[in-house]
Amino acid sequence: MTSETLVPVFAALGDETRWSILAALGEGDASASALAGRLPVTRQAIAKHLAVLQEVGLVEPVRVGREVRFRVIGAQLTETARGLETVGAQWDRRLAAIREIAEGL
Amino acid sequence: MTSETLVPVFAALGDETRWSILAALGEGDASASALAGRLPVTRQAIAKHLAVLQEVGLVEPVRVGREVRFRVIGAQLTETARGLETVGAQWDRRLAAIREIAEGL
DNA sequence: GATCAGTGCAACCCCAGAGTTGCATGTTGT
DNA sequence: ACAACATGCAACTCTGGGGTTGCACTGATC
Repeated sequence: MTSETLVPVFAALGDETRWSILAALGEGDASASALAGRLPVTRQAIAKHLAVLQEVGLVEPVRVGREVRFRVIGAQLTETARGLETVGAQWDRRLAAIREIAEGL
Repeated sequence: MTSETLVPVFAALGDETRWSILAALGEGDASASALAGRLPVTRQAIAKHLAVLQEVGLVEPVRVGREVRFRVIGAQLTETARGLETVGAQWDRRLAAIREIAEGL
């Protein structure tokens, strides 16, 4: 997972409301209307957030009769974590090398 | 690292300019003015971003004479990755349990 | 001590996006 | 067919934040 793919995911994860939506979905799949009953925001606001989350692959729509339930894709979270860890490790190595050179001066 | 601590870090990481700043700092510590020479934004804009990054512990100021160089804290990245992975794993387990029950119906 | 580079602060512009209301469009059940 | 519920779409408000310009301040350097 490249760094460009990562940024929108972080942008999506950088919102409290979306975290509460993800947390609510963590208790089981739910529709936008169902979530609107539990959270202090409108159904339409939730629908927008779900669209954002779906866009970055953190959530997946599942049609159940006339309603659209959403399901958390946990794998995307762990994959994002892997990508972040990789970037961090690279920077750590590079910076360690730089400082080693700097000490040698 | 709790989920509330995590959200501001993601918000900080959810901006392209901040990533380019972090990438530039990955080549070695630098001041806001120095970064302004490499990036297509003003020094003041960079200063704001550095303040945000410092706020969430991704970067650390180091006074060198009359200038203030900033240094990437790679550990914060890996720690954030750990936290994210933990949350993902918890959701995976919980959702797996829920679906197991659902299949039993 | 005069100059110059680096930083800090404040006011301002502008737009993305979080949230709302309102209405139209399905889709299910009776 | 009709009522009820769920979703989708559009327009609107408004705040936050990314970016800018301008100026004041501080610390080196000659």
